[in-house]
Amino acid sequence: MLAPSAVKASARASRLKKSVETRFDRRQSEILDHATSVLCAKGYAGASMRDLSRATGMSLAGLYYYFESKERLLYLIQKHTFTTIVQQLKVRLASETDAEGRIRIFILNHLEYFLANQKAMKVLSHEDDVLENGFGTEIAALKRGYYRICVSLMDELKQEKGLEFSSRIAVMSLFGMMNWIYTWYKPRVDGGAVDLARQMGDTFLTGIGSKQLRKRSSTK
Amino acid sequence: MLAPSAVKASARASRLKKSVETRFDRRQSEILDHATSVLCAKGYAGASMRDLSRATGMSLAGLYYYFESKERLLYLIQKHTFTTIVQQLKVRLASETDAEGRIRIFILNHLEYFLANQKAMKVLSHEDDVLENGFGTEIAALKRGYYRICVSLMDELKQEKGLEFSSRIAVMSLFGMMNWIYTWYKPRVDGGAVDLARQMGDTFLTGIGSKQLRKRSSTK
DNA sequence: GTATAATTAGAACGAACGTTCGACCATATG
DNA sequence: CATATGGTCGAACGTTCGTTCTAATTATAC
Repeated sequence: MLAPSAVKASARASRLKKSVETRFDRRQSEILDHATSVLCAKGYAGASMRDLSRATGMSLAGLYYYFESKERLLYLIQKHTFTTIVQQLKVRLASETDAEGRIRIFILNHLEYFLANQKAMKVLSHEDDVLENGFGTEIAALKRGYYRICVSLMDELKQEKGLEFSSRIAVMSLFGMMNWIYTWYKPRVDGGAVDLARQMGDTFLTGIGSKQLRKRSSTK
Repeated sequence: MLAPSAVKASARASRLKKSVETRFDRRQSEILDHATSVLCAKGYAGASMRDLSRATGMSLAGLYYYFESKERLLYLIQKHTFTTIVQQLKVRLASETDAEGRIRIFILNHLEYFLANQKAMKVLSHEDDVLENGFGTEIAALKRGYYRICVSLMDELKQEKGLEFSSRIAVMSLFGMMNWIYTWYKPRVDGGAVDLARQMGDTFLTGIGSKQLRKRSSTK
């Protein structure tokens, strides 16, 4: 009878009948998709559960069958988005060893995912610090992991090319460049992810690359 | 008896007794300062008038003596912030003719103001599209004007150095770099505006500067 | 086909929202 | 001192908020 999502989740995990993707999961994903649009448009605090209810076509009470709270709904969106982008990045990074090439892969992966999932990425970027306690720290950890990957790529580059600059500020600048996109990007005007990634990659890497530690020392 | 801020404003404007800065203006500014902190911390939609009342030490009803609505309060913060930064920029730009120098001034001005008024600038950046109709279009116009200044600086640079790149994307990338600061900046760790401006200026200008239209053509 | 569980919806909860009203202080001018 | 005006407040308005209860409906298994 009463089966909120927490109870539900463990029940499904222990049973695992025929398909891993249960009806529950499918419906939940659909709802999350619609919810993402609304949260993107109105912001987390500005969007009401009634707004989400309306957008998904599900009753207000029905939503609480799938999500135990509004906060958990945002958490699920953010977690899924972060997990997916990191996972996709790791696959792509595995096939490249050159430091500059790896940073270009990072940029391309970020921008491609960003443009392909603009609404979710805006919700991720814009509602960065609204989750509290447990939810908040978990998402913050995912974010830190993602940032750390980028920092280590930057360190690789510095070592490989004998450069000297603050990895932290470089990474933050790069993320700023890329994440700010959600405030201005227009598909018709600004081209696709590949072009954008090349342009931002050129600008960033050439700029960063000029900070030689000492004159000419290509290999260690 | 009944004297909401709209009526008040015109009354003060027509009288202009001894000091231009009336008690009303002073108190209103104080409230706006406190309100900025709250809006920065909780977001526009997430902050209630009761939160602002608590932070300013003024009663809920008292707030409405100074601001006819919550929306207008945000509008006043954004308008003041934008106006001030643009005005300060114009003064500084007047004393420099070199294209690269002017862009460096733009960056420095933006970052200095940003770091000196972090909360207001976060409210400006983060609550970019929450104002509607009249309020919204006026702030949007101020923003467009500010952006256009930067675009024209970029065009100057392109012409002066014979470069070829998209001014729009360059400007947006630069703003992303700078505005993203509010998500990561820690005074103790990341230094002051001058250092940051030099670092970002170097990165950006060197990166952008590599996009020669053709080899060597310094002047028109 | 009936029992059992998964899914949905209507109606309501108390709390908090933005805003308003009318009555109070404070201050300064006559 | 009287009186007008600028400033402030407590209390309440009607609405909407996130959430929950209970009952009805639908899918699944025997």
